[in-house]
Amino acid sequence: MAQAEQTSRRAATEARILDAALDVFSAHGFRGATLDGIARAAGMSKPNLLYYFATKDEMHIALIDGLLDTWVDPLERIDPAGDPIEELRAYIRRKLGMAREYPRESRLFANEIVQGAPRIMPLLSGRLRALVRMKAAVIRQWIDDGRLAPVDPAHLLFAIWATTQHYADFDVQVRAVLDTDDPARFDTAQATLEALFVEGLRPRD
Amino acid sequence: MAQAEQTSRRAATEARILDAALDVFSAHGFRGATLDGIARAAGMSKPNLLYYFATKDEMHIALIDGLLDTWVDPLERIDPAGDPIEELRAYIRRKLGMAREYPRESRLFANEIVQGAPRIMPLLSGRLRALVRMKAAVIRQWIDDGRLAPVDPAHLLFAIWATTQHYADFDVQVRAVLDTDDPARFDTAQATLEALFVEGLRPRD
DNA sequence: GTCTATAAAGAGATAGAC
DNA sequence: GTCTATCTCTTTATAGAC
Repeated sequence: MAQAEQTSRRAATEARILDAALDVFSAHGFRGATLDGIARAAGMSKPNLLYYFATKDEMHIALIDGLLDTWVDPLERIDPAGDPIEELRAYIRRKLGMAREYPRESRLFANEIVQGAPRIMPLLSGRLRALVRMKAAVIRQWIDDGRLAPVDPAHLLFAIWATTQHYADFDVQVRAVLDTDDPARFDTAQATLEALFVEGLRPRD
Repeated sequence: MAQAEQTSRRAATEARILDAALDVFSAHGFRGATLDGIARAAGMSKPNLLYYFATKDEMHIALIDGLLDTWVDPLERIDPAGDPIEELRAYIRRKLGMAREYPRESRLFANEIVQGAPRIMPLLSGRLRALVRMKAAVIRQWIDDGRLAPVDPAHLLFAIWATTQHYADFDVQVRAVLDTDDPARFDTAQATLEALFVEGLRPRD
């Protein structure tokens, strides 16, 4: 009993810290984040924080590692056996859903990448690159079969990433520009993006 | 003579500092940037830097202010009297050209906005918002005239911003994912985006 | 496991010589 | 205008009591 309870207690505290760390890292970037800020958000002292994660780097790594699977999941779920247009429409929906439900996670990655991805470059040129190659082959096959307009598969994926993540990463700009702090902005975004991509990808002739 | 020469000498030094500051701010964000780093990049001592710009904030403000006009210019040039599809195609080209020619400037703004735009919020909810409203009205008129597929004008602009700026802001990811460090990636991007948007925006029925 | 106190390094800004 | 030296505050991390 003692062993399991201690383990789960530790896991709970670690989860509380990582949630606080996500708040702070996503809002200020790695360097802009401070242990003071994370400690405050987690409701504990700074040395206690460092009892669980020895360094600021270690905390950031734990956070990224814990999010990887969730982050690439929408792309992995594109089904080669499905209808091309519907598969891509569903992918856009999933990605926009991620931007809506997990904006902090999106901004965490955005901060990293904009600043040259010093801590996640291995992920980008490893797992992500391999996954893109795989899905690009699927899309290329769809095009060859005449079921999709001819576009560059990788750049199509970039366009979907950019347009959907925009609503998380640049949320403050979206809200500043729109008339009101439009609570329906994600629904309008979804309708707009689906229309653009679906019509843009429909096979010609 | 003395007066003018001193003025131009000062202007040249200021320009050299701002170029170094753009390097460092765009690569690390405001908080991640250090005066040491900027001084090194500018080839001068830290106190000398502060002789020209009294504070780090002042340097950042001078940089942003100097870039504003350039930054909104592509949107301003959308012509209500032009052909809708061609105007938007040209806008995409101009924006992608900016991402290609001025990636540091794009990342400077991206860093700001991802982190909540603490220093440029007035710009977003002022000048940018007003400009978007104006151009959104133009696009809405085009749609009402049946010259463009019905999409939300503001979100269409977001989609163009997102897809084009992606090639500057997430350049490290684009290069990591593509097969080679593809020097033609901007050309492929342009072809892909033009195809997507032009087909996606062609009036239906 | 959690805290207070503190060491050690980093970074913005100033003093003052040249 | 430019520099070296330095002040001061912030921030990462450690020491050691409870």
